[in-house]
Amino acid sequence: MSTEVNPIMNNLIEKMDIRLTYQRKIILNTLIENVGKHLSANEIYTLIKDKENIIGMATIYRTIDMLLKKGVVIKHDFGDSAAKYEIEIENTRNHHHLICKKCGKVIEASGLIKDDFYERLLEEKGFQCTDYKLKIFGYCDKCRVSAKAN
Amino acid sequence: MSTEVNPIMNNLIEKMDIRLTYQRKIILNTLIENVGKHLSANEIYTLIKDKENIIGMATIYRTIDMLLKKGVVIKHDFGDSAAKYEIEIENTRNHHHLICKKCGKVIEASGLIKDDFYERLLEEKGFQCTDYKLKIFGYCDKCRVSAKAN
DNA sequence: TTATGTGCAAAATGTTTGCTCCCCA
DNA sequence: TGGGGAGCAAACATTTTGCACATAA
Repeated sequence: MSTEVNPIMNNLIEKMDIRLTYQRKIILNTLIENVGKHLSANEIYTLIKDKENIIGMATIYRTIDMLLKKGVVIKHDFGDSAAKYEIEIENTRNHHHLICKKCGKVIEASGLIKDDFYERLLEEKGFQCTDYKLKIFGYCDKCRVSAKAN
Repeated sequence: MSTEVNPIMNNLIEKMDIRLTYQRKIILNTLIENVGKHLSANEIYTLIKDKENIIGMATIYRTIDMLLKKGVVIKHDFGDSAAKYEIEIENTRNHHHLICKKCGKVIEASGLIKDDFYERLLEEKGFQCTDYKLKIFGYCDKCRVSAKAN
């Protein structure tokens, strides 16, 4: 049942030190069940509604906002209007995204950034990096053959 | 005067093969005068209005859309609601952005990606990269001292 | 001349906010 | 039981669209 407090969630909640409401449990569970996926606020809303639980859209935005500030959720902006959210457990962190300009598919990748880049940023720019996002645009395997930007 | 067709613009227009209207000239000129800056549609609108030329917001969006498809303009999504646009002359291409989570400042950087990454993507993933964006979040020099994510 | 571009206003979309009532701690 | 949280609807901001008119080629 969707409000069961599993170990992963327990862990998160402890870390965050927040008031645990029915709605937050459902939202967290939905995000956990979809680790690695990129969900829009509306997709989260629909997933929850499909389990016969209805919660307000505003609650979703407010909860996600809080989760973002707690660093539990990551926000993505791919080209398509609505922002996408993804829970960050262990190291879904700092992965990269290959975005196909033809079919829109998003593929994961990693290890493309120079290893010393945290240090270099701090030394050269005085910038303390906490997090980064690398989005790579181009054509996926399937689309490559027929592809030509319009 | 803002609709003068300078060499840079001439070059762009030839490349694009489009119908050259008064509005497109102004928009292109505004973008050229602001190379390296990140302008929202509304900022472009205001800049043009300030020169005593009024053109429709819809025209700005439609023109930018076209310029995006022609590869003349880049679109950025930093955290703040409105998308930002920037003309791409020579190599404003593939630079990186350091985004301060405290004051919102955007600093440019480059050279943080492994040199062979185009080749690796193609070999390992069958993905043909045409373009990429690296956004790095953290704290700038000034904000670093007092910074602590809230 | 005529296909294409423009302006305007209206609509669509995504997100935020005010306020009242509710419920976790 | 008190203060933070939820729901609802309205507000907001940004972007898109339909249609009549204007204009570059």
